[in-house]
Amino acid sequence: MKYQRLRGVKDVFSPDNSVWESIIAAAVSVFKTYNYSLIITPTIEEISLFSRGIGEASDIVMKEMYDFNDKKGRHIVLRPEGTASVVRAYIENSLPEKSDMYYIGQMFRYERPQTGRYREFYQIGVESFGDATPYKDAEVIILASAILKAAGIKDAVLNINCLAADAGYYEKLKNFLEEKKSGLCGDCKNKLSRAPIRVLDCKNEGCRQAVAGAPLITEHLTPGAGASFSKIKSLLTAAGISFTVNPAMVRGLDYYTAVVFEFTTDKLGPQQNTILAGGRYDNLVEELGGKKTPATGFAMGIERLFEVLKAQEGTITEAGPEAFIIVDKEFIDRGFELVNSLRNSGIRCAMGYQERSFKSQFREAESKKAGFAVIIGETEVNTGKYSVKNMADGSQKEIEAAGIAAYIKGRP
RNA sequence: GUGGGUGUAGCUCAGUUGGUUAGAGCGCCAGGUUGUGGCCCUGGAGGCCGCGGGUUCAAAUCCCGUUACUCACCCCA
Repeated sequence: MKYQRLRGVKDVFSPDNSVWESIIAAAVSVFKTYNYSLIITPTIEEISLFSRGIGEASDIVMKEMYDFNDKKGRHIVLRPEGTASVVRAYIENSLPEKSDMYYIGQMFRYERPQTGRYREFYQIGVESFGDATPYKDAEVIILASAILKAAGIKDAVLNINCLAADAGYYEKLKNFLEEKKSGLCGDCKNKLSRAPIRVLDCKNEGCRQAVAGAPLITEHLTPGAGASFSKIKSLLTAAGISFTVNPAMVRGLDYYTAVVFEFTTDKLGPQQNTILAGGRYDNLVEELGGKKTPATGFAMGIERLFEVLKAQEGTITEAGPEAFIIVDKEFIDRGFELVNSLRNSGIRCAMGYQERSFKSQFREAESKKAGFAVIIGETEVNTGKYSVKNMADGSQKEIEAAGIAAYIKGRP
């Protein structure tokens, strides 16, 4: 008990690892069919990339970054999210103006850990550059939905909103809220200047009443954004994707400029229910030093998908090897030879190399959930045929070494 | 960052008003006439009772601190 994990981080191993593998495999397979390509960026970046990109005033930048000075005194941060890094890489490497990319990797935020919330967590994300059409927004949302489906997530709910309000909207909203200020909770009074839309989303009963009748952003979109938002909605509907427009939804990252969306679930408790979120950010590339480029994307949290899948499916069991080799202590070399040849034939198999009793080896085969046990003892060596035992029904058959792989494959 | 709950064996947990060598179930290992798993039986290994301090003749038990986990707030994936 000497060393312990650091706060808010985790180890992932059997049987949970198989769920992680399947989530990643599902996502990668969907990315291939949508023709998005992998981009790998560093885990560390200059701190200003995020303070500029995400917004100086955001919680992530103000209090949640893992930052440190390196040996040369550079101010470094462990990335709290993926988008700014990908944008940096897009600009720095002069990638094709139109680029569709995905990434998988860990992010770091110094927060109080909670269900579905870690200090180091994994995101799968996509960023699409160079396409300002509503078709691309719809494509990205459909892609997100396809991954959730492929990963086996049921009952995810899609909320969308558009943040491209006309010039007067925020002023109008602030004025409205100022008048109701006395009825708002403390938190909302603070939010008023920084993120007035958030006040619309407060769960506090007093705030809800005070906020009734407030001007809605969806009724104050710029003409272009309004048309685009309508088109996105009709494209989603045509694609068979159901959604709810939620005019109170805001994201915590300041770079979103138009459509934003969130997939949520009721499987993670009341608060950490967002499993995937994203939106359009048409100014970020320029803000980070590139030329003005439209872009849209999203990120999903692997831990949260994992929790949802676990809640849906209950106990997780990892598949065992197809074969487990059991040997008399005289014949460990023969067992080693067999396990290698079965592996060369594509059979998933294992054996223990210690000198142990048959009973003990059978127990191991049992606990590893092996499909078959292949026994190599004196009798087998004398006859030239090994015993292959079906662990499920107990039946046993003698087969020459060369035929074992085919026999096992023939009976899955 | 704020507030609540909890830390005893690998896991899930007991542990009486403070009182001798701290327990159970599961798991693990080994046996049950030396070639066969699951069920059953027997035995075994494995705990500075989260850490530090205090009260006491005596602390897993009471008090303080600290740390980790956990739930909620905030925020987010």
